[in-house]
Amino acid sequence: MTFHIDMIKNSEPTIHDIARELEISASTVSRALNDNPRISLKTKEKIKAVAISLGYRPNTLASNLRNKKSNTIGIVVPLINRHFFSSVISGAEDVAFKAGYNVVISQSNDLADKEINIVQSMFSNRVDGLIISIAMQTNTFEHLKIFRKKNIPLVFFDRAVPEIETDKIVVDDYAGGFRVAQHLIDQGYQRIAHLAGTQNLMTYFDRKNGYIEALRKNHIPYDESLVIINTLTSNEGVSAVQQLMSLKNPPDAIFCGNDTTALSAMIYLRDKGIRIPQDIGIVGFSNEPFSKVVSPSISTIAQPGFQMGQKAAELIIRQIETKERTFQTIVLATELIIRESSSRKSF
Amino acid sequence: MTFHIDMIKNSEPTIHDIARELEISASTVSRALNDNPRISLKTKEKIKAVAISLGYRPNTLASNLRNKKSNTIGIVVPLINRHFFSSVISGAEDVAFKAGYNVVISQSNDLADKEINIVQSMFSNRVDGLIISIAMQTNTFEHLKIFRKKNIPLVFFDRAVPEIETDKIVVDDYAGGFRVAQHLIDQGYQRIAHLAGTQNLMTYFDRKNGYIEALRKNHIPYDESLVIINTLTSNEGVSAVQQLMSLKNPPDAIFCGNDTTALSAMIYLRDKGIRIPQDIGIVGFSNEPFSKVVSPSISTIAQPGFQMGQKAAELIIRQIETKERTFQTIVLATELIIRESSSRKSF
DNA sequence: GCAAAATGCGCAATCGATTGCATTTTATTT
DNA sequence: AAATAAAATGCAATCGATTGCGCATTTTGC
Repeated sequence: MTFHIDMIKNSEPTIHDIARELEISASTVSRALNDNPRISLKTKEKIKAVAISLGYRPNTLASNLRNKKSNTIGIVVPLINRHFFSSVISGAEDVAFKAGYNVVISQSNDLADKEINIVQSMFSNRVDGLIISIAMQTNTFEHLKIFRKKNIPLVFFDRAVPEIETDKIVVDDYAGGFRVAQHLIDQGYQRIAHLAGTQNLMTYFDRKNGYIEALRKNHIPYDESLVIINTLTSNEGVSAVQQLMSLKNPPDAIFCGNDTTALSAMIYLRDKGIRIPQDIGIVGFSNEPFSKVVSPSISTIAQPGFQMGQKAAELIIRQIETKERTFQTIVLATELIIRESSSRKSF
Repeated sequence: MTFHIDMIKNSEPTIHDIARELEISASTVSRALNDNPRISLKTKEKIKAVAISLGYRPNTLASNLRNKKSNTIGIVVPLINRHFFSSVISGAEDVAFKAGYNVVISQSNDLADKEINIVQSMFSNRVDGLIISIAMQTNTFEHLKIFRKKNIPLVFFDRAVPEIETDKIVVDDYAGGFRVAQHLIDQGYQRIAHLAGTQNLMTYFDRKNGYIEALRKNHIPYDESLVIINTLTSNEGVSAVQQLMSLKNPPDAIFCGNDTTALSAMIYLRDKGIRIPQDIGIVGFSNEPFSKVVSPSISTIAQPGFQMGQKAAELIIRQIETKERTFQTIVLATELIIRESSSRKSF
């Protein structure tokens, strides 16, 4: 019984196999495949032909190990199936791919433990850089500081960590919050509640402060009982509204920290026979696709997710490909999109 | 001028550094860190302590190279920011992560070239398995057949390739299409149009055939001019409807191949003063989040995305961890969700 | 026509972790 | 205490690609 060579070793062909076939050295093969000028055109052509005929595909693991570079960018988001985040991913993936990088995506589910786990795993996989929007729950940052310590490129988007100095790309949440509140005031609403996210995240912190500032500017007293802080899930939107409506002096408008809670609040109120925007005005945040098409459509703040992702990828690639470390914080403008849920004056 | 050791080599600590510190061999360190029973408890503890003090993190590249295993599962979807696909990713990521696998996600943007590029890159990165829903445009499958040839685990979800034998997890699109059409007939619609996706994809092919079969069963003649095939983008939804409505005998209902086109069609018709569902009934497919909250809400077919992702991950892990190759095709049931856009009888 | 320069290629070490086999150390038995 | 068994650890090759250095061979210059 005889075996053909191909049957004995069923593993992938390597540069050594190509070298053996042509009776040359593996170094030459490696150089040829990388278009090194030290190899003659004739040899290169022969080598490439054999590579194709053997179905050779380079083992990037070996290459990465040797080069101490993985050509991979890690992206960590709280939740993949949030339109804003998946848009950011799309944008980043787009730029990274064109620049020759692979992208590894993971979601933290807004859990600190999972985030730490993911980030460490990406580190072990030697990603060339990490783009991250931190989880709501995260309140220690050692797993991220290590990237700075080891000088591994790191870029925050949307949810950044103030105490870590690196490139950041965020939206102007303060202005966003301000504009929402001002808009509601302009529409004649008087008691404006705010459903805020966890305050350890600058995004939610800033939105709230923008809101407070708008009240102040308009000489509306700030009432703490009108501000509820939670993690902004659909269910929490409902319970927050329940709490607000049971106040002796309930609000006539609610600035919700995101569109998800805006929607759940709206549905709850509608079921209670409360009219929107006539009885209560609602504004969300993030411009999720559904906010445009629900009835009534939800006023909200648009964040340029795709663009943010593109920019984040550009920044990380700059960090990767230059040694220079002059960090910048890019603040993207937001846009207030006025829709039905807060347009009382048209009634 | 003297340098401290730490300053000379600023690279990551390796098992050799740990070994040197303790004056033992790297083999022992490797075994200790992997809890090999051949190493005494005492030594293990010493080694682990040093590992921590040095901030050691294993280099998975090296490990993967040696083990010919990357502990990574690749996932390729047409578009990340489609709720259905991101749900599948979520589900798969969930299962994979718990089983100790990393997940690499990429999107093909429904382009064949990009898909080929991605898949080859994942192959070069030696993913342990590939979960994929193919791009609309893809019509050659060599880049996927190679996985089967080389016996690398491969699982299709939703959009599978009939000619490649491997695990597949799909929904019953035929039944889905049938049910939609039957429902529209039950609601008294007579001329039911169908906006179909590219027919090289079984999903869209089956949906159309289910629709045709329902017509046949109900003795409704099949009119080809009522079936429009395109790539189901928002814009194409509009132009398809324009085309349909300009027929001498326009339809009174449209079964749209996805929710995106259902929505754009609906908005177009509404702007033309056509009432839904009274004048025209609309049904979509996929149960995107917005379909529930738009007005009128869109009847659609729910596909269990998260569950599909979980199942896909289970299948790929089974392939990875067992040599056995008995493939199965899992067909998940779909659910017809009847909402306002097709509920003519309630008016 | 011959030294000098340029060209083409190979040797062997390297990246960091793993593992079969060998060797040393410790424990047990007689 | 010697002999044997058992336990603990080390040696060296391996995974596949890359690259500094060096050796031939060819080309160029005068």
